[in-house]
Amino acid sequence: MMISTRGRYALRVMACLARMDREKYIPLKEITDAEEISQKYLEGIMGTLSKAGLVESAHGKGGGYRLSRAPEDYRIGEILRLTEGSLSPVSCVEGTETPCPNASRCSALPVWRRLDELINNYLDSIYLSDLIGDFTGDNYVI
Amino acid sequence: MMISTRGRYALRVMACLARMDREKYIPLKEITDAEEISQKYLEGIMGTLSKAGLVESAHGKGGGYRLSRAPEDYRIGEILRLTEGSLSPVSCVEGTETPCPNASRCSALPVWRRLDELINNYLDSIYLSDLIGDFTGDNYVI
DNA sequence: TGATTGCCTATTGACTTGGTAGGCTGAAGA
DNA sequence: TCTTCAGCCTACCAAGTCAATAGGCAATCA
Repeated sequence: MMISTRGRYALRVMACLARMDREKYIPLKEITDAEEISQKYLEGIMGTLSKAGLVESAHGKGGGYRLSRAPEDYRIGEILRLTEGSLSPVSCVEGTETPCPNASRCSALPVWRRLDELINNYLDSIYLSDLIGDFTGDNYVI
Repeated sequence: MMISTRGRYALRVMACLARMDREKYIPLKEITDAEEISQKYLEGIMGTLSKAGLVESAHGKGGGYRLSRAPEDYRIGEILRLTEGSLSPVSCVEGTETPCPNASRCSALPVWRRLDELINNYLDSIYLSDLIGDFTGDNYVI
């Protein structure tokens, strides 16, 4: 498995924010109540989204989170790569990793690279707005 | 990450066997010496491959493993699914799992399903024989 | 009978995952 | 100014997975 609850929770929150008033800051409690996600756990994920600028946050009373762009402007690949760390199917093609010493004579490497491309291109072809079309309100889960 | 060393080791062994005399049984020790893989660890993986009929084994002196089909007849998706258990990118689309109670109102499910298809179709389009074309002898690693 | 080789079960240490706990900081409003 | 709300930060925890190891049994051949 490649995409854990971390990435899926991120997607849920982003979709949830996309369906709400995008001017207002939405407190996390409101989201976790509706989505039945652990608030404390989600706080960590929101930190990642916030630091990367995918959401804007406001401290204190009346604070919370809101999207920083329109839902059409988020590729879900971007959200997932950020929160999962990587979407690479094998460690060999993870950008962060020190390159495998056998890379030059590995006949499987092209296979992994192509698979990596396939996955990322596909997830980059889907936008946050694509996930909120058919569902509204609490009739919605990821 | 979706494909661990377990699946990659399996691929290496299969490719190794494909490059050797396919009539003879090759003892595991010979393979692990050449490929620098832990013999004991590989034994467990071979058990999986053997039980599923992907390789034939012979006990005792002069025993070992050999492919049960031609290298052109193994899809690498088959080898990886078997040894990894599943190639599903998310648990939601794992066949074994009890279906998610929210499946009917999950707008992301079609995305996961399509991604799952993409991955499996791609890996099923590549054959074991494709991995042994350009490399011979010890000039070969996966 | 002894050497070889596959097979089976259990155990280990490192790491990841999902979640919890507690406290600090910053902002709005009474 | 004080309280309350809400984000943020660090640490911790239990369960599970991964890669590997250990030891011994069973089958086969010379």
